[in-house]
Order: sequence, then structure tokens, then C-alpha cells
Amino acid sequence: MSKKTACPVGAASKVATVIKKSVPQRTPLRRRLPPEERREQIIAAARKLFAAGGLEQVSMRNIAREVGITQAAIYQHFQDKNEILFEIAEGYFGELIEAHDRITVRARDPIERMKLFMRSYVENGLARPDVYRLVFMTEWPEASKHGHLPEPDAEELTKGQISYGQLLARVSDLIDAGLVRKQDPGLAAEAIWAAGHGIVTLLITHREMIASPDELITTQIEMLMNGLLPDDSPARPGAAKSGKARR
Amino acid sequence: MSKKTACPVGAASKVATVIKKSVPQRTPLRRRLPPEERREQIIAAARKLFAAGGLEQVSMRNIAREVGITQAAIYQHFQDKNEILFEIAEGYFGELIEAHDRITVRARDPIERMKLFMRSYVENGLARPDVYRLVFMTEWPEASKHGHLPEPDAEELTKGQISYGQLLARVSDLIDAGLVRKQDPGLAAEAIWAAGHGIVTLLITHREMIASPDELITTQIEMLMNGLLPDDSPARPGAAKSGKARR
DNA sequence: AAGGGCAACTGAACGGTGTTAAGTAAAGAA
DNA sequence: TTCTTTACTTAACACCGTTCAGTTGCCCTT
Repeated sequence: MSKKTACPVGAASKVATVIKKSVPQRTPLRRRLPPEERREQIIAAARKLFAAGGLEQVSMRNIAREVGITQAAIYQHFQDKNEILFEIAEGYFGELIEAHDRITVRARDPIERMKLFMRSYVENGLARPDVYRLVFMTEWPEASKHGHLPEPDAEELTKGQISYGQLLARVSDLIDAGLVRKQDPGLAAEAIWAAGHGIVTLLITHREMIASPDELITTQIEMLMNGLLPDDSPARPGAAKSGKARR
Repeated sequence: MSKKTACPVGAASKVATVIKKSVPQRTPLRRRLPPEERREQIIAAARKLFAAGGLEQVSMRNIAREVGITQAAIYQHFQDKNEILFEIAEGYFGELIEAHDRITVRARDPIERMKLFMRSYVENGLARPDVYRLVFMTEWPEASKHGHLPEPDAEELTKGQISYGQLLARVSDLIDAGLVRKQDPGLAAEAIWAAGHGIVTLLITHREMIASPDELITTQIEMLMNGLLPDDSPARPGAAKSGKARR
């Protein structure tokens, strides 16, 4: 008689079914939450596990244990694990967006902005290699790519799309100022992204090969901006002396 | 004691598949192979599975089934799965090395060589995204990074190291010809690799975002080489006219 | 207040993964 | 022939993501 009516609230015991109606229970053994709240709990748990031990710690069982429910219950709120990981990715894009906004406030010169932006992108990635790996280096099923929204009319943009839009805007600024030899913003943005992305992935996967990461970042950005500039741009030191004016 | 399986095989029992005809022995239920041969079988099976269905098809059980043994038997020849995957990676590096050698024969001009080399690197990666992913985008345990050789004296280079040495040599050529603004070969090589690596990973993970991959590759290589060149290099169209002497 | 319906949740299972321990048997050495 | 070595099998462990039948907490209606 010691344990029947003892009301072990958070116990989550397996044999709880035994006590059915014979005892007028007050606190329910099973706690129900509104879907939205539970959803947030699950995402929070996933984020916590991810931060603590990387992707491999984020399992349905670990998440469930953290939240205090069964693994199967998660599927009431998410279609699959990828939908949870997508939320983590969106969080990272959110940070990228904020970092970009801080930079556009701090600098006004297009070239300076781009340099700061790239440096910020790289440093953000290196500061959180696990997340970067998840977001940019992992194979995402086609379905998870645009979030869990079912409708195809694409009214809402994912944060990933917003973030890319910011890069595009910065590149357009450069083009408008005549500072890029290529006129296609999309193409130039892709090339710039590829360069930054290359540094981050390289440093994440082969850090031991890189003698001085900081120097590499600086060199790469310098090289990239130098490669973008038209040969006769006034911004280029070598061409400035020859004093050739185009246009 | 009453076993009839004496199997008095004489010498040269390399291939155990066909038993001696003179002996009316039934085929042994268990076939033993010399370790080296079995090792090759396992690697071959892993490669076959990888080529057919990507990394996810390469499981210890699938490999074992392919070879005709039990999964546990594999551990007689490999410490763990990573050691098998390492062999696949080495195979890819072997292809890179061969591609590089073909290029150095075809072109003699350092800049041309580097352009061809980068294009080859990118195209190789894009042609086999699964392998590239495995080799350059997957987290390798520290132990598997340098192969399964136990000795630390590093007498033998991995093919990965040889391949990187080739890149370093090409960069040194460029520097010796005064075609790179940075004088540190290691740093320049890293930056160049990062650029190429960036394109490949970007196209592998976000192909749907890239309008024209070919154009991106060309643009990136062009931009990169342009960024490498010193401002006053004769190879640069804009600076050639100003006719400034280098150094 | 009583009861019904909905759905959040549980328990158990399925089929997969890498890896390990203990026992068996095949090949070579004595 | 007998012994030793070791390639190999069998069985299991501890995970994984996912599914499904059943349970039950809670809101809505009566």
C-alpha cells in the first residue's frame, strides 16, 4: 500500500496502467499540452541536445526523454526528424540575418560591407561547426528543404531564402557602383558564396591542414574582392596610377 | 574425434574455392582465405555497393553478404567501418592524382595548368558527388585520417597527401613565375583549394539554387586567377599597358 | 453534471545500424 | 598425428527512425 496512491507525478512509470479507477486520481499521469507548446518544447530540447553534443546526440529518444514524453509522441507534432532539424537550421539563418543587419548599419561603403559580410559569414560558421555542417553540408531530403509548410504558393519565405536575398542585395550594390566585372548579380553572388563556403567547409573538415586560419580568411577575402574588381577600376591600386577612366 | 574432415591439402592452397578432385571431400562449410585476399574482396564489395547506392548502402551487413561471409568476420580484417571507407577515399585521391598528371602533360603554362587543374578538380567532384561527400564533407574520426598504418614515423604518404603535394607544386610554379601576389605557397594553395572546394560543395548540396553550374565554374576560376595576379603583372590586361616593371 | 468525441500520448514492435564476445573449425607447424 | 593459430560463425548488445493499435486527458455538447 505504499505506492498505490502515492501520486508519483513525474515518475512516468511503465506499470501505471494498473491503478485504473480503483483510486480517484487527481494529478494525471499523462500530461497533455496544446500542440504549439509541445512543439516548442521539442524544438528547444533538440536545440539543447545539439548544442551539448552535436548532431549525433539529437535522436528521437533523447529528445523525448528531455521533454518527458515518448519518442512516438513526437510524431504527433513533426512529420519526421528532418522537420525538427529544419527548425535548428532556420535558427542559424536567423542569426545570419541579424549579423548581416548589424553590418549594413556599421558600414556604408559597398566593398567594405562585402568584406565585413564575408568575414562575418565565415566566423559565424566556424564558431558553430556542428550547425554549419547540418545546415550546409548535410543531405536534406527534398521535402525538408522548404520547411514543413504544405502549400506550394510560397507565400512565406524561409529564413534561408531571406538570408540569400541579403547577399544578393549586397552584390547588387557592388554592381550598381561599377565595382564588379560580372554584371549578373546571381552569378557573382554564387561565386562569392562559394568562396566563403569553401573556407568554412575546409576549416571545418580539414582544420589540421591549415596553418593559420585567420590569415587564410583574410587572404581569401582579399583575393576574392581583387578578383571581382574590373581591371580598370579606380579602387584597384595598380590601375589607379595609370589613371585610365572608363565610361 | 570422428571427424572425417582431414583435408590434407598439400602446397599451393591459395584458392580454396575448388577442392582437390582426388579427395572425395564435401566442400567445407566455412571457407578460409588469406587475409590479404579477403581484405581486397571486402574493399571491392564496399566500392561496388557505394557506386551502386551511395554511402547508405555501404553497411557491414551488405558488405558481408556481398562477399559471402558474416558481418563479424570483417572485423578480422578491418578495425572498423571507417577503415573500409578510408580505402574508398584513397581510391578517389588516386583518380585525382592521375587527372593531375594528365594535365601537367597537356599544358605547360603555369596559369593554364592551374586553370585546367581547378576545372578538373571541380568536374571530378561533381561527377561523383557521393564520393566527394564522403572524402571531403564527412567527419572522419582522427584515427582514420591517416589510414590504418600503425607506425607514427610516417614513412608512407597517403594518396590524399600526395594529391595535396601536387597542388602545392603547381602553386609554387605560379609563385616562381611571379604570378601570385602572395608569396606563401601554403597559404595560396589553401585559398585556391577553398575556392574550388566551395564550388563543388555548393553545387552538391544546393544544386537547385545554381542557375548555370558551368558558368559559375568558369566565373569562379576566372575570378580566382584574376585575384591571384599582382596588380602590375604583365598577364593582367589592364596593367599591361601601363608597363610597370615588377619588383 | 454527465457523456461523447477527438487527438495527444503510450507501449510495443519492426527492421535497420555498428560493434563485440565466445565458440567453432580450417590450415599450417611440430 | 597432434597442437596451435586464427579466419570465421553465431548470438547478442545498444542504439537508431518510424509505425500502429490502444489508452486516456480534455474540450464540447447535452
